[in-house]
Amino acid sequence: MPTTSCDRQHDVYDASCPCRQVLDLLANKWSALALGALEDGPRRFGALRDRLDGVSPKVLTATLRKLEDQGLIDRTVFPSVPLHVEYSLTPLGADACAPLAALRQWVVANIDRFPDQAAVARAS
Amino acid sequence: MPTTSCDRQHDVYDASCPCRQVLDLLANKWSALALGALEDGPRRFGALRDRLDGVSPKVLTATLRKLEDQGLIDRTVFPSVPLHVEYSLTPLGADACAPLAALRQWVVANIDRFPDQAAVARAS
DNA sequence: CACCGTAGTACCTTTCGGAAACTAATAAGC
DNA sequence: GCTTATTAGTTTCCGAAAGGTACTACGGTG
Repeated sequence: MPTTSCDRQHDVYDASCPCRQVLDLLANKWSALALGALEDGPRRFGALRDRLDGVSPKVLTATLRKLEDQGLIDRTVFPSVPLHVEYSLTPLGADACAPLAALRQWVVANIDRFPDQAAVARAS
Repeated sequence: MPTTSCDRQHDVYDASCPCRQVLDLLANKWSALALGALEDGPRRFGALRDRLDGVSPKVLTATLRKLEDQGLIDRTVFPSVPLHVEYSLTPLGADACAPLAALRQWVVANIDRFPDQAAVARAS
């Protein structure tokens, strides 16, 4: 467990600053996609699994748990039958969506400027 | 190797879209920090290692190679003595800095709204 | 020739991540 | 009453990737 005690002002470049942990959480493919998937309203586990094409249930669970622990999303259980669990953004999570959406949109808008991904993979 | 052939329009939510690989590269702690560290001019390997507090040389090398492969940074070797290697942003990399800087800055600006990191770690 | 600085690599351990199977709770159908 | 279906995961297994520490390569300097 790393120490998380940065005095002075906050700085993501300081390994011991809590900012670093938060950046590590948000600067992550699945976190960025999951938060984006919740932007227009709560969604259930299965809906998120479908939307986040390619994610395994194990990783999705882990991602959602981390986001919940950090106060970015809420997890609400409806004890109906069958069981029903809804994930939704907290105010903090909703605010975090802005920079993440910007990143996702930048990627889509600029994808044609990147080299062919198959060629990059071969070169390794 | 995943297939990287998404026809139709581009979408980061599609696992087979090249967007997904690019998002995976950019939505990464070390990539976000490394590109930010190059924002105000070229830097050498050692300078980056110092700036990216906590990064090991191996991980830094891997991160820089991936960014280079994707055309986000340039690697210039100066055959001076001792050897001198300079990393700098390409135009594409410079453009990518904007959303990444926004994300880093959002984290710093909102860090006080997050739960205490030590408490989160204990709860696991 | 030992030593320095720079930019990495080699080796090894640990963790992550993916696929598939399995669980729990309950209800509907036969 | 037994089987099947649904939802939301968990468990297990295993290969891939991340990560840390120590070492190497290179050429000059003292």
